[in-house]
Amino acid sequence: MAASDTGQDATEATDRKRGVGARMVYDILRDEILDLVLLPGEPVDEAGLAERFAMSRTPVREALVRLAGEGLVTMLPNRSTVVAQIDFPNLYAFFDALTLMYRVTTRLAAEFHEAGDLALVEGRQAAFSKAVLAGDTAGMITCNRDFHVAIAEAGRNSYYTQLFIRLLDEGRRILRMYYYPNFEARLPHPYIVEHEAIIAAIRARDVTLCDSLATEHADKIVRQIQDMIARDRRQHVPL
Amino acid sequence: MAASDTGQDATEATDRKRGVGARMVYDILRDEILDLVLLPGEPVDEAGLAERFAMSRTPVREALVRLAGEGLVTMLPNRSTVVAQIDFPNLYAFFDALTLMYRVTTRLAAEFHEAGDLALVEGRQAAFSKAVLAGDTAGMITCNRDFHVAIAEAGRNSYYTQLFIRLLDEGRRILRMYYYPNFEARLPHPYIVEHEAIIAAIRARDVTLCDSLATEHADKIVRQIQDMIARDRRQHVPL
DNA sequence: ACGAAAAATCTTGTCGACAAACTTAATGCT
DNA sequence: AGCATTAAGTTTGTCGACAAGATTTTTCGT
Repeated sequence: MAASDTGQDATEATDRKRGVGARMVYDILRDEILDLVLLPGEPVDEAGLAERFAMSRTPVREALVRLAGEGLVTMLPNRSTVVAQIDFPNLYAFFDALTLMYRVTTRLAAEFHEAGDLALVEGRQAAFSKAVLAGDTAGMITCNRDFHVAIAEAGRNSYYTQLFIRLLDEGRRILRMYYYPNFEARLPHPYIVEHEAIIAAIRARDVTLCDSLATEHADKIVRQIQDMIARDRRQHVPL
Repeated sequence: MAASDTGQDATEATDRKRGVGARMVYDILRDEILDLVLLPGEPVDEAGLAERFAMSRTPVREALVRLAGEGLVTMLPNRSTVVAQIDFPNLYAFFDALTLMYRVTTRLAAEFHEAGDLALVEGRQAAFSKAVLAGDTAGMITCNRDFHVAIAEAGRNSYYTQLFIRLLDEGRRILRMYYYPNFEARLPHPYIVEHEAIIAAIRARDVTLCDSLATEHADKIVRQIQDMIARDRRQHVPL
């Protein structure tokens, strides 16, 4: 009976707890946007989502407002809401900010990490390694994110952490767009080694080393993304 | 007849245009929070605001959700919404991020400013000078903010600009809290000189000079805030 | 048949109402 | 009287409905 519905993810138990609706829609939509299930520019219909999640438009709208606040959707006044475009013309700004946040958060982690922080970081690193060895591309992207977020949180500066999270998630969208078609099994392994080096430098509280390791790490990732984009452009625009 | 109402700012013309309600509440509440008209921890009642602005609770709620997304209010689930507290224990993180954004935005402005950008910056500087000479403390705070935001926009990195705006506005709250009681007419003038030096360095595209000037400027402001807090603490907590 | 005006349709923004969860006041028990 | 329990009163979260604005389709004139 419950298996009869046609793939919608509206909870079968229609009575949700109060105050969970908006958060649920927010989380799911966020994931779908970052995983490119919802493509940039795609319209997001409030009534459709309301029906899909079996709730009123009010909590759906609240979720959209929050997503708009984070720049993940664009609400056109009196017109539709659309998934935010990836700002390719300004990718340089993205790479610049991403690199700086890699550096700053790693430095601060070396300075301010406390007992227990490194255990969490190492847990994230273990998950990342597992995803790499399993060849799980999507898992690699999110585990890498979680690894660096754990480092940022050890640095205890929420301003940096929040911006970093936003940048890493935006990067998730970009990677999702290019990584699947050009998968190379050889690539990920260096990241594992670099992550281990970063952990060691943080533990040694070596700020200078953390800075240079993070800079290298960031530059490598930026170069990889740029290569993927360039390769993709060569494929699509032969000229 | 219109003058009879008791100081409420609900528009007398009750028919607003569609789609303006939420934005209006958002702007006004934001200003009131940053100007400490609404004090940190103060509860924000949806029904009360709805009555005050002569509209339904729906647009009010949308404004509150957006403010919560920026961290200006805290929505306690199923309980009241309160104005966000100033995170005094982590002021160090605030100063660190503020200083870095001063540096980074000024550097990027030197690198990437285009024709017309400096005119806007100089306009903001003129407004700042005027506020200083008039002894208008509140105007100084906002004009200083606008000056540095114009520089950040000339740097053309919206990630930095957005974080910087958030930090400058959070600083506005802190300054509002301490600046009025300890006003000193002597203090502001050095800022005008420093601003002029920064403009010149940006125009000369001297990145290194911009970095050092911005660092000095930021350190001075940070020290000023710390002094004000320390002085205030001495007054209030005599030990 | 082509283009412009008008009508129909769709989507959003706002509203008033209701019920759940929390807060406060009142009641009862030891 | 003091504390736990219950009842009343707020305040929020969600709902269905309606109207303004935009989009699409239809109609009409040349």
